[in-house]
Amino acid sequence: MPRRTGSYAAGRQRRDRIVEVAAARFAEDGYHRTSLARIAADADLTEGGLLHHFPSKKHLLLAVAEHRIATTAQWWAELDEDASVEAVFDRMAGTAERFLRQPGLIELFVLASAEAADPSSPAHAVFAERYRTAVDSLAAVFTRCVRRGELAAGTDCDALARECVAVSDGLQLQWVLSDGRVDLVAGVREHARRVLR
Amino acid sequence: MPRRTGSYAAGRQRRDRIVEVAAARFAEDGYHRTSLARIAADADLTEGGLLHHFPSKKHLLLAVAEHRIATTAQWWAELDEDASVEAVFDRMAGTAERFLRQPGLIELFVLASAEAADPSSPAHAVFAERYRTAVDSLAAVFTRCVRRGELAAGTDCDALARECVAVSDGLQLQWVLSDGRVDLVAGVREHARRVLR
DNA sequence: CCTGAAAACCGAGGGTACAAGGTTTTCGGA
DNA sequence: TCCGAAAACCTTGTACCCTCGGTTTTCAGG
Repeated sequence: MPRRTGSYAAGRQRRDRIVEVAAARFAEDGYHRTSLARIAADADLTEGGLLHHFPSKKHLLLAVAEHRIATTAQWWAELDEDASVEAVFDRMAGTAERFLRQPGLIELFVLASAEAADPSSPAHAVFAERYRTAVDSLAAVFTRCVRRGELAAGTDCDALARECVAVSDGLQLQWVLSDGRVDLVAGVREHARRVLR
Repeated sequence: MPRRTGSYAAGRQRRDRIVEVAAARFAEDGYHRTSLARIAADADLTEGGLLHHFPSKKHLLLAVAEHRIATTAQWWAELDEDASVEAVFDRMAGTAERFLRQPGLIELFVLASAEAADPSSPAHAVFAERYRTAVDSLAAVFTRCVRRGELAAGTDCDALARECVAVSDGLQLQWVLSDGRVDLVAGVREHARRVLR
């Protein structure tokens, strides 16, 4: 009988270690100024060995970004199915606050998103899927809010959901470009206030 | 007498040519899949010669991006000082439409913005300045609209301006990630409608 | 029309991301 | 326990970005 495919314990452990040190280095020195050799050294293996687990530097960036995506998704999953609009927008502002607690990751995420723009990038499919589900589930929440009369009847919930995501992403970009001077949380809150009028 | 500094006619001509062929190649094959050697060949000079005019590939990306920024800025400058809110938001939708006429440049611009996130990037200062002036001038337009009663009194015009820019950038990101499926213009229009209520 | 300083350009070399192939280690099944 | 297939890992080689000289060309001032 041929052995079924699957990774080994040592491999999984190593991969976690690599993502950990890569995230730290990326956030500290920046993506482009961090060499694979350095990350490999930090994780106690060769450049070639590193590339066995992550076929390219972009794959590694994607892995780090996915970590943040997963954490954020989990934080949103805690939200009640029938939460009020206020609660939803509160969570949006809360998400922004959480981002600000790891400032280095914001720049990293902006870069990862942009790299994902290239259709041939390994990140493209992942990000496309992530955005689709995020917008869809947020739209579903808004739809329930409309039914309960918390949002005006006739609201285009899909468009609103996309707009909220766009505001979050766009403000994060402005945040990094302004060296952190733009108030991310206030911007999100202001947008929520506008929607709720 | 020492000669005053300044570029030569041949140099300016060559630089324009380089930006031209680089923009075409970047939009066609993508930034990362385009080599400096290829661009140099297209512009009839060596890789080393190319790097004399643009010290790094990022500088070249920045130059291409600046070309779009300048074109957009000029298009906005045509707008009347005391244009109505409707006219302003029309111009926003129009800007999105213009972007869609050069789809390859959208992906390129998303990437350039992300690269500018790195404070040590040559693009950082340029983009920071550009965003600052764009937001400021848009906020000034909104302020006049408030005075004329076209926008509700007490509107935070700075925040609104930043939000509009964020929506535009965020939707462009979603556009590339969705392979052009997200309707950029409709999204901008929907946001405008929401603001005007 | 010279002159010379700066701009324009070239060529060699280094560092990094990555591809290809070979070697060692893991670990389920006999 | 031992076998062997797959995972884990390393070594070598390549393409590309970019640095650093040196060389050629431009073009204002005398």
